[in-house]
Amino acid sequence: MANIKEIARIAGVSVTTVSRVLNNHPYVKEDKRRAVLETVERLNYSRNINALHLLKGRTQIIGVILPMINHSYFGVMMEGIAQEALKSGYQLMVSQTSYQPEEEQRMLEMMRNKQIDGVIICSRSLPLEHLEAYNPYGPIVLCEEIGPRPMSSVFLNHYQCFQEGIRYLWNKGHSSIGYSISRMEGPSSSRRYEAYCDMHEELGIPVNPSWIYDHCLDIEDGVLLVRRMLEQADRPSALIVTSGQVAAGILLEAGRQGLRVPEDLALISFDNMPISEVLGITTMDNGIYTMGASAMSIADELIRGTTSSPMTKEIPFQLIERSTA
Amino acid sequence: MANIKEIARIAGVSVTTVSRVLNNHPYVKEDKRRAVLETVERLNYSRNINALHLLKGRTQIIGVILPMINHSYFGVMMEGIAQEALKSGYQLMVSQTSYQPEEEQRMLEMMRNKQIDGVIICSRSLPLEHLEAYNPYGPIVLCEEIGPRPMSSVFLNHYQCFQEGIRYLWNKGHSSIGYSISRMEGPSSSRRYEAYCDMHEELGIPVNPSWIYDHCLDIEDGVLLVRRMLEQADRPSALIVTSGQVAAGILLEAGRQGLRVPEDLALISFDNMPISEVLGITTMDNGIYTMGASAMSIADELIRGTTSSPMTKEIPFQLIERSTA
DNA sequence: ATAATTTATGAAACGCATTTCAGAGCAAGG
DNA sequence: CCTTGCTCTGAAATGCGTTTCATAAATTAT
Repeated sequence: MANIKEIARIAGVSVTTVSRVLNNHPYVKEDKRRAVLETVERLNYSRNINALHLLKGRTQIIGVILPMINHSYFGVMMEGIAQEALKSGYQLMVSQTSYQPEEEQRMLEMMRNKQIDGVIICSRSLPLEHLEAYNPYGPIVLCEEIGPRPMSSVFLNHYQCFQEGIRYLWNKGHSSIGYSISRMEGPSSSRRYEAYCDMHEELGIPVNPSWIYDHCLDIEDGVLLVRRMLEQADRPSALIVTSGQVAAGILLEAGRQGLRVPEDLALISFDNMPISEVLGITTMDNGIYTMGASAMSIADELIRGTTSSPMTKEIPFQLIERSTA
Repeated sequence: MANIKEIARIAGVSVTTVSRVLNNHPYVKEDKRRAVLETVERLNYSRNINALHLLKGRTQIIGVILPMINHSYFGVMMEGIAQEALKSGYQLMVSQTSYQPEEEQRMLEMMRNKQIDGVIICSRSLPLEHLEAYNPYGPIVLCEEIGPRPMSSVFLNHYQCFQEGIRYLWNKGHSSIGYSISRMEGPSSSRRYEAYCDMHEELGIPVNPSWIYDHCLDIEDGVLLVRRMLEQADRPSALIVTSGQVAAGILLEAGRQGLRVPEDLALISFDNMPISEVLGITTMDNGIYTMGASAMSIADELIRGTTSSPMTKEIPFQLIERSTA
């Protein structure tokens, strides 16, 4: 209710002095300082942060664009972002876009409007050129490999990651290898497909498109994958799957259907979630949490102006051998 | 870069006129309107929303307090909140508190600071009295039953819900019934315990505290629950579990350990997630999504001033019979 | 033709806190 | 004693868009 002017009036000082007290500036006589503090207390004053935002042109808010909040992949990433945001004193504004370009755009406009200081894009549907247009208004950090574009990005080398996964399965004696994708990782799924094809060529085994299972996001999708697979005459003997959740679903349904893992079906999952550990799922740890945290910390650096040019960070991956492959 | 003053200068009109054009007010001659629009376009003008926030004292932002983002329970709730926020034109500011009171407090302070128009508390650790102190600054909507306190809430009748679950299992012939809790639903877990005890008394069966499994949030916890349970000499024949995720974990591990469901272990899960459907898990649909959506819509109503007194909404639940109990 | 509206436009106030600038008072250094 | 340098304080400018109020011009009603 009360504003700084009223505090000044009642405490018998100028607004400048009040401001100084509130911001711990030096050069305020002890008695005035006390008078101000007391009035602030008495009137239960709280500063209107919007005035500050207007004045500074900054808000200490980062916008996060993601298609769906309730999904382990983005959940973990978000967790990383949130943790880092907390550390560096930012608030997060999330926009669940469902891949609607207008929603993504809206968040970018918020940056132009100075409502947020930067944007982290976990997954998008707007074209990169379009995003670039917003470069002047604040840092945009993408969670994907974007090549030589003037935006920052944190990414995983999906190609290599996949390559290594396939090689591992091959070395274990598998030559019919399938994989699941979630589709959401749009740009990266093509990189995976490349890796899949290239490796198959290198190893001299034919590619089988019906072993690529789309729309696999969660446990239930793993369950459904197994059911789909069992209807196929020709089945893969090993799978690389999108997430620990999907792997758990597969494991569950495989058990019900009498498929032994890894004997009848080998599995590598693509993130290192607690489930994977508990269930002993062989995993390619792709550090999504780190990815989120890095994205946030890059955004922070760019906003604070420590660095001005776009930054790029590759997140390392690591195969964790357990017992499903 | 450019502000409304500059637009006015260049277009040769007053700032008032520019504002009118921008807000589609009537009474602006067509030629001036065009001049303004053209200048806006040419200078790539975008209005500074912070000025508006300051002026209006409102931001169209709702703060969401939740302990962890990456958890199906809160994920679903958040999804409901987000969906409704989208509809009614709010942005969401999320704070992942990890149950740290300071973090919860920080968000409340943001409301006092006029940075957010209201707060939705999915789960909290601050005491209710403490929250009440923030009542004057905007609506606080809690996702739990709070009794006759002057705050809004959306809640589930955990007592009845649990009661019904136990009765169902009893009718199926079970007299050794256990349950899992996530602990996070702090206030509600005591209601459940009451229901558990009361029902046991009513049915004349003894309560067994070692059949209450704590810290069950996700698949892995379901897996671990089964392992814990198998170490017990005296085991429950039926379980009511916190979520579809946990149920899936139990199902998975039960299968591995040779426990048949529902013959050796009956299961009722406590939310109706896709997994539950795919896996045929008997479920008490507790409408968490609806809970989130309702919380948001109540917040909206209170902010818009449609209603001024606190609102309360009980979310209905419904038992969905499938094949695990 | 005169009164009553409606249309059109701009100046100024408002919301609020920070910061720059200028000036006054006082102590230390030469 | 005078200068230099702090310490302390407040007026005014700043950031920016909306809205109220006043005024003028153009219509419509009587």
